[in-house]
This record gives sequence, C-alpha cells and structure tokens, in this order.
Amino acid sequence: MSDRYEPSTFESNWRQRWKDADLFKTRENPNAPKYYGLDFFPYPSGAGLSVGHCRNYVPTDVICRMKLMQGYNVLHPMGFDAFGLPAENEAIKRKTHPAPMIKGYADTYRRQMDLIGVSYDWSRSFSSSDPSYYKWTQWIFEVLYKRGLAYQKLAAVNWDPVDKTVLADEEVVGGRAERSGALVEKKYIPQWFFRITDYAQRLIDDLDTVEWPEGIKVQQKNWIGRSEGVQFAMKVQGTGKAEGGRYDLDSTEVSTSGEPLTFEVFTTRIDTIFGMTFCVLAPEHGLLEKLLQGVDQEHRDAVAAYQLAARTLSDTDRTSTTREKTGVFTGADAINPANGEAVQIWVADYVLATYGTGAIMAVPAHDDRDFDFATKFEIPIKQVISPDAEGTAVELPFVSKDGYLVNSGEYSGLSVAESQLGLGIWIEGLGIGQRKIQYKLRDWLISRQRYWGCPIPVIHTVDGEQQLVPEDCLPVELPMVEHYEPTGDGTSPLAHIPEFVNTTDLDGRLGKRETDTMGGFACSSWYFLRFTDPFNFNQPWTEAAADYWMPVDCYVGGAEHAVMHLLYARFWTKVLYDEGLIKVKEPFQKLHNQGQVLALTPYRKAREDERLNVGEDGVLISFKEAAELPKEDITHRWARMSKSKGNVVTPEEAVESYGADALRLYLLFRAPFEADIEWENKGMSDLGRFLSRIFRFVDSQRPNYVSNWKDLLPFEELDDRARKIRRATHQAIRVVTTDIDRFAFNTYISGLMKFLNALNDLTTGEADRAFALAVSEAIDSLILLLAPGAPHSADELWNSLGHEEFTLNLEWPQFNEELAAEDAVTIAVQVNGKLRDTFELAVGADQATHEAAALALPKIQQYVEGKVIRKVVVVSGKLVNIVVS
RNA sequence: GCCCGGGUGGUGAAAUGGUAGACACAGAGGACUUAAAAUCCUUUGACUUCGGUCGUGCGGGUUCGAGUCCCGCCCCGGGCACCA
Repeated sequence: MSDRYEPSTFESNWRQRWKDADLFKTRENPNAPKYYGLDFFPYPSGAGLSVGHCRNYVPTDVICRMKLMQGYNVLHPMGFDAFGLPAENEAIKRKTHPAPMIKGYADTYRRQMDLIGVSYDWSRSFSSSDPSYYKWTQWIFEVLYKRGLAYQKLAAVNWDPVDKTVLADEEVVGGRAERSGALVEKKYIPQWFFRITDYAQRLIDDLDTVEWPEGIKVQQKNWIGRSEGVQFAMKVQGTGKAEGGRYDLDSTEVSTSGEPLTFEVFTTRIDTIFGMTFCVLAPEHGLLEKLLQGVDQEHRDAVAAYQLAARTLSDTDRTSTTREKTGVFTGADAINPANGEAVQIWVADYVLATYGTGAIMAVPAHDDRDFDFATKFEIPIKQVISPDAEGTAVELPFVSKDGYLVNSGEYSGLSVAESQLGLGIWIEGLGIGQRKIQYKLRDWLISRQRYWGCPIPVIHTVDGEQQLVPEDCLPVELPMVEHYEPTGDGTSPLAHIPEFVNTTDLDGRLGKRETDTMGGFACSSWYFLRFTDPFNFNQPWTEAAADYWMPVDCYVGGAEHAVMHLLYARFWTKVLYDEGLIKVKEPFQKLHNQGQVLALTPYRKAREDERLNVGEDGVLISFKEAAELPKEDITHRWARMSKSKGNVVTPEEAVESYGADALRLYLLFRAPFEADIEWENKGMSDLGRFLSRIFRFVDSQRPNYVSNWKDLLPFEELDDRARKIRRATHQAIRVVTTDIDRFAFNTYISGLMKFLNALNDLTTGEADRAFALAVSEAIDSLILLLAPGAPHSADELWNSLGHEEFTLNLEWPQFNEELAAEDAVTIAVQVNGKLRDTFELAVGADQATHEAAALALPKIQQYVEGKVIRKVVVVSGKLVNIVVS
C-alpha cells in the first residue's frame, strides 16, 4: 500500500467489491433497532448530477453508514420521480418518448451516485412511472375518493384562444400569452382536487410532533394561513322588509322581489365594525347577478364592464401589489348591523373570490388596502380604534391591534381584544353570524391535461356518473403511443386515443375513461412507504414492513420543497392513517435542508442597448466567452450550480481528478450542512492531502501495529505517552459520534484532523509495548471513524493492515469517558470579567482550591492589590472571576 | 410590506452564557532538494510606547461575565405577497 491517497489505484476496486458482496442490501436482523435514512425523491434530469446534487446524498450516506456500524438495521433506498411535466417537456423537445428517455437518465443518476460511493440499496429502487408503482398511486387515489377527499369541480385555467391551449401561470405575461400574444382568458373546465383543506388544522397541529427546522414549520403554517374572525350577513338596503328589527329596510332605492338580499363577509377585525364605511364584493361574487337587476342601467353597465375586465386579467397581474386599486360602485347600499348605517357596496378585484366569502366589510381607517381604496374613490374614513383609551386621533390608517375602541357605541373604551370577544358573541346572539376560523390553504389541484402522468382511475358513465376502476383492474395503464403532445383543445392527449377512452362501466355499458393525469406531487406523496416493501404485488405495502420502518428517521433535501411536497406527503400520510393502513401520523420525524452549492460564474456588463431583468446587474456568459473578453468587462459572481449557467462540475470530473473520497470529505468539511458552499476544486485537493496524511500515518506506524490490541490493552501498564494516545483516541470517538448524530459534518472532519494531529505529535521516540498497543487502538479507531466519510480509503487502509472485512461490517468504536477525561485543565482567571491570567489545575478540584490558586497568582495580585474583593465567581474546571471595586 | 435564515481574521469557518478565532485555506520565514513538486517545522486578528489596549454588522440593555439572552436599527440571502 502507498503512503499517500492515490484514489485511482483503489477506489473503483472497492466499489466493485461492495457491489459483488451486495454490501448495501438492507438487513433486517430481528431485535436490532431500525434507522430509515432518505433523500428527497429526485427527478432524473438529462443534465445528470452535478457535485451540487451530491451535497445531500453524501451526508445522508455518512449517517446511514454510522448507524449501520452501530448495529441498526438501516433502510437507505433511492428511486426516481419520473412522471411529470419536466420529463414530458424534455421528451417533446428531443422528439422522443419519455419512458425510455427517463430510464436512460435514471441509469445515469444511478451510475453517478455509485461513483461517489453512496450506500443505496438499489434492489429496492423503482420509478414513479413504473406501472407496478403507479398501480398503487391509483389505489390510494381511490382511498381518497371513497373518503370524499377526491372530487371534480369547475376551476379556472389560463386559456390561450389562439393556440387553443391551457397555459401555466408563468407562460402568461401581462395578461397575454407569451408565445401567441393573445389575450389570455380564464376558462372554466372540470378539474380534480384533493380536499386537503379538511386537514388544515391537523397539518398545523402535528408540526409540533416533528423535529424539523423551525423555518420550514413556519413556512407551512403561513401557507396554511389560519386566521380567527367573525363571519356575518350584511343586508342590502331596500331589498326587503325589516323583521321588526332596528333597520329601516323600507327604503326603495334598490328594489327587487321583496326577499332581502344578503351577503356574508368575513373579518378578523370585528372590533372595527363601527368604522365600516363601505363593502366590497369580488367581481365573481354570485350576488352581483341579482343585485344588478335592481340598479340603474349606468351602474349595471359599469359593473358588467368591470367584471369582464377582471375575467381577462391574469391572476398574476390582478394580484400585483404595485398596481393601483380599481373598482366600481354598484349603486346599492348595505346596512352596517352594528349601527344601522348605510354603506356603499362596491365591486373591486382586490377582494378575492376564493378566500373567505368573497366579500368584505371595508374599514379604511384601520386597513391599508381599504384605506388606499377609500382615498382613491373619496369614500369616508372613520377612526374607531385609538392607541389609548382617551381616543386620541392619530394618523390613518392605524392598523395596530394594540388599541382601544372609540366612536363605537357601547363598546367605546374597550380594548381591541375585549371588544373582539364581545362583538363576536353579540353577532352570534343576533343570529346573523358566528365566530369562524378561516384558512388560506386551498384544495390541492391535481389534474393535468397532459400525457406523462399517472392516469386517474375513474370511468364516466353515459349518465354522467363517476365510477372508480375496480381494484383488480388496476393499474389503468398509460398507453404507449407515438404522439402524446398537448392537443390544442385544452383536453389531455389521452382524450384523443379512442382505445384508451372507450371502455365499459361497471354495469357493462359504454363508458369513457377520465383522461386527466395526476400532477407529479401525487406520485411523490407516498414513495417513502413503498420503499418499505417495494415489490409487493398484492398490496402497496405490508403492514409489518410499514410499521417496522416508518417513520423516516432522517429526511434530507432542499428547502425549495418546504411547502408543496412536504405538505402533500404529510396530508396523504394522515389520510392513510385515518384509513388504518399505517400507524404513523407524520411521515418524516427529522428533516434537514442542505445548503446550495454555488460556483463562480462569469457575467459581463450590459451593453448600452441591452435591458437587464430586475435584480440582475450583468449578462450571464460562458467561460469561453469570458476568456475572450477584456478583464474589466467581466465580473464573477457566486451562482447556483446549474447546467443553464454552464458552471457545473460533474461527479465524474471530480472523481477523476481528485478522487471520490476527497470529493466526499470536501462536501462535508467546507461549510456547515445547512450553509451554502462556494465551490472551489482546490478544496478537494486539500482534503486529498488530509487523506494522504492519514495514509502516511498508518504506513509509518504499521511496524508497531498489533491487531489483537483489544485483548491486551486492558492489562498493560501505561506510561504518560500511551495514556495521552488513548485519551486522544477516546476524545475523537466521542466528538465524531456526537457530531455525526447532530448533523455537524464539518466538525466531524475537523475532529478527525485534530485526532491525526495529536497522533502525529505523540508518535515520536522509541516504541514500546504499551505504545504499540495504544497506537494500534488509535489506528483502528481512526480508520473506523473515517469510514462513513471516506469509505474507499477506510477499506483500503483496513485491508492494508491485513484485515479482510469491509469497514461497514465492523462495529462502530465506543468511547470510554474515563479514558477521554483530561487530568488537568486550564483555568481562566478574570478580574471584573476581563481575562488576566490562566493556570493549570487537576480535574475535580473544589471551589476553594480554584479561588485560592487564582488569588495566589502574581499577575492577579497586581490587579487586586489595594482593592476590595466584592465577590468571587468560580466555575469549576473553567474559570475564576474576581469582582473588585 | 410581512415571515424566516444569516452577518465572527486575508478566506471557509469553530465556540451547552464562561480563555473568541478550534480545524483548514492563503500569507510569511525556515528545513530537505542542483532545482522544482511533494513533505515537514515555525509564525500569522488589529493596534501598541511591548505595560497593555481594542476586537464577533451598528446603538442600547440584562449579567460577576454576552458572538451567544433582551430591545431598537442597518446590510445580505430565502419565502409569502391585496388572504380581509
């Protein structure tokens, strides 16, 4: 063996030997605890992996390898999120079919993952587009359907009337189709939804039971958007007789049938109800049709025109915050139930039809949006909240909830909190409304009018009824066809394949299959369950397998999935729990988000005729281009590694030039796991040098190596040097074990470096028997502690000492607190909190000894002389602080 | 605008309220070498009258003691964005 790290001479050999030995096959020893380590389900893109993608695979691998050595049964699988739009678009571009294409890409991913030595059990691998997998995706769809959680309803899509196609939100720019330039319309077509809103509260509550980054939990909570408020009915003035109440509804400014028209509003600020000076209905509000019958022609036309405009505007533009508020008066008034005053009813698109009731009470004095609107349309503004109980007038809008009511009848003088409760109860007592909890969360739209996805297992009968495809007829297979491109009429390409569409229903009559497919997020919402039992032909998983392996102990991936994937997977897990199919309510016990890998990327200054996108201060150029331009025209910036930026370093390049273990250690060492890495190839050679130092150390100590040190060391009389070697060893075991457990991989590696430095310092001079035994323990420990991070090198080193086993099959070293303990510590001495001196003290000395020793120091006496000692703080084993005055 | 992260030497970074800068990189000096590479050793926060003084984005506070806790700001990154 060499005395340096020469990856080309051994790394690929070890990978072959691991493969031949089936080393990574999941072991299921009875009585052993389990550990389930999982990386996010990747979509295998044609660009292949970059070293950036390895950022999460390597740390998960390190922790799984350590857990295995610690005696756990480890499940560490990998598969591919193959269905979905990215794959289909790529296949269309390449004029090929997505199935073979994605298979090829997945093979590349697998080859690259193997190349860096990640210990995946490939025997459990699958793709979400495998019929044997999506059969069960459909089966779970049916579970949801039967529980009333999957339903079809009309929903708006962006429709391009020229290209006759459905557009994604990002394909609509300024209300026009990016490609055709046509004014985009909202088209209502039936779409499938999952009723995730039923689970809103549980999705909030159970976040308390998982160990996730706090930021991700907050993002999910914000997304679900719970708010507490009051929903109540408003009556339209003059549209009915008063029911003996306090309102004068006999006015006939607006007259219709005689039935009072009402609409509901939701507010979180019921305390401001006396400040309501108008109401706003969303342009899509259902009341408008009736309401308009009773108003004059002029108002009717204005509202109709406004509604038309709202319909053609894209959601993105409509909700742009920079846009000035728009709206029209309906000509009708409503009654404020709090004080009986008439308030104008307006229509404006700043009120969303899809949230709450699609109508609001507007209180311009205490709401920014209402204030803007009232100012523009010269609607009265009435202050009803004041920062103090005296009712001081303040600059409006005053939106703080820290205040007191004024001009609010009998509620004047109460605090916001008190009056919210009181007014809520009053409204309920009046029978016109109730306190209510609203969520921003919408139902999950899963329909895609696209080919490359999991077919929805529904049959539409001639009577227009829906039937589920019976379980024994699953999966509804995606037909292999040559043409699968979007069709131009807004329907799925599947709708144009008669052999697919035409079928018989459960009663033997002609029926039509559902032709929408499920969006990719459905497929990735349960794959972690399938990994527990991936080739079960009869069930999605066996109870025993899921009960044993679930939940995922450690789930690792990018923070960009903070909401969507993680929320959907949690939702499905809860539904499956409710159905009694699994025993966990949450799928992922611990979650970790890796930082990004950034690469230095060249940009050039914009030319005079060029306009840059917002937030950009240069034009992205290739490295080739950068080499040709004058230096002063180029700036380099750190940008996320991606093929489109041309700044990618591939695992192949890294392994070829620096070695897989050097790459792995560099990824671990360069920065904390959660932090971004600024990539530098040189960093890999730095870590390669560290590996070389280990090889050199082992090589130099080989003559002293005693392989059965374990049997002999306990009986050996140790001198000071041997004791120090053992201390360094056990301290290293302690720090490495805890660092890997707490996901601190950078300090894991620096712990190894420190250990090696200590060993190099301690292994000088003559070798005796005690030394040889202590060094042998140190060598074994060093190799084993290195093994999760640099498995090729560890196996090579272990082998070079005459051993046959794979390090992965060895036991993880245990540390002994007594051996790791220092016998003397350095005590810091402070005077008034400032460090003045230090001294050595035996471990375990009492407080009086600390204090006496500190005060005896000449330097300290100088500082204390002539002053009164007020107090002496002693932290045993750490410091003495003398407070003088 | 709101919500999350983060701001520590020349650089990447460490640090359960207890000696700030561990571990590396880069720099400087030296050893080995004909020379280079590789390797090894020493040194490296700033200032200093060599006694010390100052230092973790800024300003306050709590504490015997604050990078760490609290309050108010500034800057950078990310998420949400008219959700009533």
